[in-house]
Amino acid sequence: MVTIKKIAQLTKVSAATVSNVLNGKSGAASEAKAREIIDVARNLHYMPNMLAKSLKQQKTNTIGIITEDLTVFNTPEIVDGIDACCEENDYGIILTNMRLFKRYNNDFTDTPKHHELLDATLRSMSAKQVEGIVYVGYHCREIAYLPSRVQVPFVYAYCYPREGIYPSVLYDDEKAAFDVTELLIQKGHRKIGVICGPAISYHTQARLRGFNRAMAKHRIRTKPGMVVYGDWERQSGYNLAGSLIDLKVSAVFSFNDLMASGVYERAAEQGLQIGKDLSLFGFDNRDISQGYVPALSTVEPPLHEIGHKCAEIILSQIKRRRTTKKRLFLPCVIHERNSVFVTQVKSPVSFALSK
Amino acid sequence: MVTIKKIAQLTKVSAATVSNVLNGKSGAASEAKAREIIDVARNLHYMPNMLAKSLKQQKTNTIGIITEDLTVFNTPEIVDGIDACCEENDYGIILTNMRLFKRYNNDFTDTPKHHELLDATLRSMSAKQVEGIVYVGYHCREIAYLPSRVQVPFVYAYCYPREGIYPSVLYDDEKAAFDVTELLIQKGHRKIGVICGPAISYHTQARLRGFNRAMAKHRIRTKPGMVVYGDWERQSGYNLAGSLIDLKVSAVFSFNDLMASGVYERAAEQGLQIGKDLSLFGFDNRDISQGYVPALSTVEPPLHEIGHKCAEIILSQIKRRRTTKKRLFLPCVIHERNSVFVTQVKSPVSFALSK
DNA sequence: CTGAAAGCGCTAACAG
DNA sequence: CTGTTAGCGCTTTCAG
Repeated sequence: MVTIKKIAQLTKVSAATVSNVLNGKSGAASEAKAREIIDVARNLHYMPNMLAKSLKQQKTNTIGIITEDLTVFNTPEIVDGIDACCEENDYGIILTNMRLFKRYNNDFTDTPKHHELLDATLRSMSAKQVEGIVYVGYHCREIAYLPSRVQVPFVYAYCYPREGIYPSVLYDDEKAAFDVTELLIQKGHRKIGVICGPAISYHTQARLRGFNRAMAKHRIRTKPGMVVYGDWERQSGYNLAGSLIDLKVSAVFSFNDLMASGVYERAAEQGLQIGKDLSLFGFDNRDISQGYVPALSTVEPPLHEIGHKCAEIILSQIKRRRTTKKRLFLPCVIHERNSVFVTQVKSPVSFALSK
Repeated sequence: MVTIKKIAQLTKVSAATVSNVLNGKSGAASEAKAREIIDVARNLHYMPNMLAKSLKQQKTNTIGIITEDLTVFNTPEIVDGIDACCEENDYGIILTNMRLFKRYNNDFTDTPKHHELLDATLRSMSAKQVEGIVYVGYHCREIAYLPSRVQVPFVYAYCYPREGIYPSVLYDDEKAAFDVTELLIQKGHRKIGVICGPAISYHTQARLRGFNRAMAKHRIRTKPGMVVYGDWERQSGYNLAGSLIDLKVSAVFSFNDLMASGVYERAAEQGLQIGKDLSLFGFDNRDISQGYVPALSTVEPPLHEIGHKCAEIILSQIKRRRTTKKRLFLPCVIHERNSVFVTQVKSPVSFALSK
């Protein structure tokens, strides 16, 4: 390994001078000496040792990312956003993937084991002197346990702690659902079925609020049975679509794309064409969504932006510009595709009212 | 920040003794002193500074991961595999995502820009004293440029350099295609259409070899036009399916799931039911594949295993157990689902021969 | 303009 | 059993 010292020997100057020259301190050496030093360094492929530099400067230019599970579909894009922002600011990343899914078979909700794992990860990251930490959830929910004593900026992506502790960046489920619902209403739909996730889910609750708000705004009543609860899986979409179809809904808003895929199947079986006899909206913008026939309309969560924003928050806290503890809600993008059609407005009066 | 020194002061011993005790060196201090030191350390939440430790020991227990693009579907699972192996061996990870897709709009093939980017990344990782590097490609191909002077173990995941330079871990495209083809043959299919990716693609070539080998083994001839070339995108699957259907194939082997989704659409339009009138096989096991109706049969590449294996190779090279430069091919998993049906064997003789 | 000295936090060798 | 010393590679006064 070629060090600053060796270069100092070869150029017959002190290590300090080499350091100064290599760091571009003007006037650290005579023009000629500086040139010589730089040349020798280049020829020997000198490479500063960041460990030493960081140790001395008490600054690592590194932040930590803790992912609950990197293999869950939304996580990589969030990490990508964090990474992008870090790169822009000349920061590096240390990654730890807790692999919660694989480890606990998705059967974990704030278990002690999880807490322990998190604490160990946090300790290890502190030891590596990260200047901040982003915690990336695999689905949006309140995280009950708090990291014990982190002394660096900490921010949650795609999940959140109880109010006022640490900042978090989420997306606006409610507004997205409101907008989708209103879009369906504007297309003439009145009998809109909703396939939610589990009732306890944050996503379910927020989206349902948005749905109800839109329906209320347009003075449309939902009949009993038109809002049903699945488990996010395809099969439940298939099962629940049956009852909605029986109720003669003209549109279905499925709270994720996976369950929407079940609706396609059920509709086909019952002789209904999506995009012609039945409008369908999903959520997530999974890569499945464009492949269906007809293409599934859906909502794209701003994952990259969430990551980017988290990194921005961390970096600005590091620079002590200011510190926030707020929850931030980023807007989703709605993709209208061929699974949605315009239907006759049954009651022009109510439609007029809604305008 | 509480350091070893502070603890030494408080317990009235030397820093060395604290270090020894905290590192479990037996007999470093009297029972009582040791206990006291440990207690004080715990109470003050002492946390060793890994920078200092690594600097001293000339060992970071860290490897670097360079991803071409973390948001491409196969990459996270590979990273997950690397991470898993590292965790087992008490190693940490520094991640750099080159974001090739977003940066160059997928219009890059070993451009100088890419090379520069890689070199910068490599330098930065060396500076951080990583002990090894895994380079994760976003699709399998030969990487033309080589990292200039890496002095740590280096291994390619899901792509490879020219023979004999660095080791790489891939999956066995050829065998997978062979197995799929043979499976279709065993189901009675004789007229099998193939939708390849671009002809220059490594995947296309390897899978085609497997297909041809299986067909040859069973003495089945492919008619002209039954092997066609798409561009991996859905639309090309749709387009090409038309000509294959015209040729009255009873099965289609699409070299990825995305193009297979186009086949679903085309088949439906032409009144053919997948899994009943037309067998269909994809490749990749994308999450789309289970959602189609009927579910798409497909090939699952061993992504997690690729990552894990890469890390194993790196770590064993670090421990100097041995060094390899070979390409390693891991087996895929074939998922047979309802998109495949048994058809009448037109010529029992040739089938008997094939047994 | 240049360099000596000190020290970041930790460990390892060796002396008492 | 315990402490002293030296030093990992780098930066940063500060004195010449």
